[in-house]
Amino acid sequence: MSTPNALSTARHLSQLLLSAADLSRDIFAEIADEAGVPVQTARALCLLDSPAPMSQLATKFACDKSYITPLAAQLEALGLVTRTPGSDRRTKLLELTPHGISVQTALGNQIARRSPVIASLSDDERETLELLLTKLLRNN
Amino acid sequence: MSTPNALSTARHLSQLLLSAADLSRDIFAEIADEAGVPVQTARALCLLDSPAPMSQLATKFACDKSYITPLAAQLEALGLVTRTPGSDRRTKLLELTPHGISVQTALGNQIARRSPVIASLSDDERETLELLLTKLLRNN
DNA sequence: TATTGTTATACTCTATAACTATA
DNA sequence: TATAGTTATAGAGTATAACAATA
Repeated sequence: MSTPNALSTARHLSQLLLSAADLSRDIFAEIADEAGVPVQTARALCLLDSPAPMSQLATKFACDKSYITPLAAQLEALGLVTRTPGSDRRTKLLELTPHGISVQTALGNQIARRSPVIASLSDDERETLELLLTKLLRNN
Repeated sequence: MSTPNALSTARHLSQLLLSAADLSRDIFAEIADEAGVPVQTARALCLLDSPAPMSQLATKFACDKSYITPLAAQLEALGLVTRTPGSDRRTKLLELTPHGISVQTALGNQIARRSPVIASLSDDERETLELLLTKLLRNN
């Protein structure tokens, strides 16, 4: 591919990629908002594999442990999880409350229905997209 | 698509989308860094259609005009643009210096070579990806 | 000594509001 | 009155470093 053409292709396709990621994030934010849960807290709730120590959430979130502390506090303040010491008493176990379970389920249902990858593409198209994105990500 | 399956598909594919967008951003940041230009400043430099008033850059950047002021100051401080009053004296025209032109060109060349959409996909694959992302974005 | 979680602090990206100078 | 750019300030998301309790 010649350079000027490659540049405009790179721009256009990269922009589409960023827009699609933004749309995905926006829809999630909308769903979280409707559920009355701050976005990052909703994200944590969706990732939580109850019961689990906070460190596991940091791993899934791919963030520093210091970021989990306020998120867990928020989850607790909303009555979505309890924070109890584990058998290794350095850890704290996050465990969904009944309310937490129902909100987690409700979020899951909305995502399954409204996520743009679900709402706008057929099974075949999803499969093709997965292949292409995987390839894109493979070389680094 | 059944709900539990749709949920895990949505998660997986959304995650791939976010990762691909992140990779695209990371490569750009790497290229900007190698050029010795702060990322957002490099982004502005790439978008600048010299000479143009600052408001045009705000439009291309899709950001508020207040964000452009420090970006333009940075571009000027690095000797990449000059800021001169336009014929409408409320405006300031950003114009690339010779150094600005050469850095802009160098960035363009690197992007054309290393952007993941260029480096990892064939022409056909790019075309398919463009189709899928466009479809994904169309319904909102 | 290494690990879990906490706290304080700071950095990046970006917006809002109020302002100045033109138009 | 409306527009271009500036300034001050604030908020979201996240990290680093130092620390306490426990292993």
